[in-house]
Amino acid sequence: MTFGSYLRGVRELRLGEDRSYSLRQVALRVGVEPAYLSKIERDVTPPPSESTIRRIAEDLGEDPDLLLAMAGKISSDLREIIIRRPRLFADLLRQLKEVPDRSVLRVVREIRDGDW
Amino acid sequence: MTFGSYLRGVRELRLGEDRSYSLRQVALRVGVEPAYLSKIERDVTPPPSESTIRRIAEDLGEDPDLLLAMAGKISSDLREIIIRRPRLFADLLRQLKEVPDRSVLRVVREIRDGDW
DNA sequence: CTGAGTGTGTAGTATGTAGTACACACTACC
DNA sequence: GGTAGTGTGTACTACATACTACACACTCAG
Repeated sequence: MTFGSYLRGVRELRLGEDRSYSLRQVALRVGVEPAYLSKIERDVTPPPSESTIRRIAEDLGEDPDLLLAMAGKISSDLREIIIRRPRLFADLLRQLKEVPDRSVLRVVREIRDGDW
Repeated sequence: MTFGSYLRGVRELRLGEDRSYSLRQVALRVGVEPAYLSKIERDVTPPPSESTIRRIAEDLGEDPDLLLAMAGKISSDLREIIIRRPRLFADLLRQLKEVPDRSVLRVVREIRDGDW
């Protein structure tokens, strides 16, 4: 599933229940040219910038991190977190690379609830 | 401390003990034009690409992740790790944003030693 | 049958990225 | 006092990113 086709799918789903999710109207709200959004949805053009992706995500009620990931991008706030302590988070992420979701989630919960 | 000035500092340190760490010779080994490396070290030009940064790091015996971070970049392997499970790692990183190093390190150790 | 709304094709632009190529001035050796 | 090696200024290039602008063809409601 590419970025564009996923976007198109979601938008058409919304369009099924709400006429205001036409390509043109979404483009208008998001603040890009309809032709551009059209090309994005058909994967004719590479995904747009982070800020445009965020505006699209908001309009369609989608998760920005997920959409950014599909676009091969990483949220700039995450980038900053890593860049501030690169050795620490580089090790952490490489360590967690193959660790199953449930185990990572346990870590997340422990940190949230625990006495760190 | 900027990327360029840090680089210059490290190289001049090496140069103190080893004549082969002149700008020109490093540039030659790394595979870029001396004029380009000069501009990089004086922060006249933005930091080079990830692969060039890696080659510089290797030549100077520096940590690539650190140098990449100074350049405002994230190692592509880390990017991939996040992009494969964006929701999971986005949550984790934001959760760990303010957590002190020692606590994060404890997590790293637990994962490495533990029964995940 | 028209006109409002739909998606799309083509062309063009501005800015950023990632460098090369060559010439210049300086220093230090022998 | 040439020449080997040093760092740097200027100019230029190729490609990617992130779009705009406009025209076109189609559909469907009144």
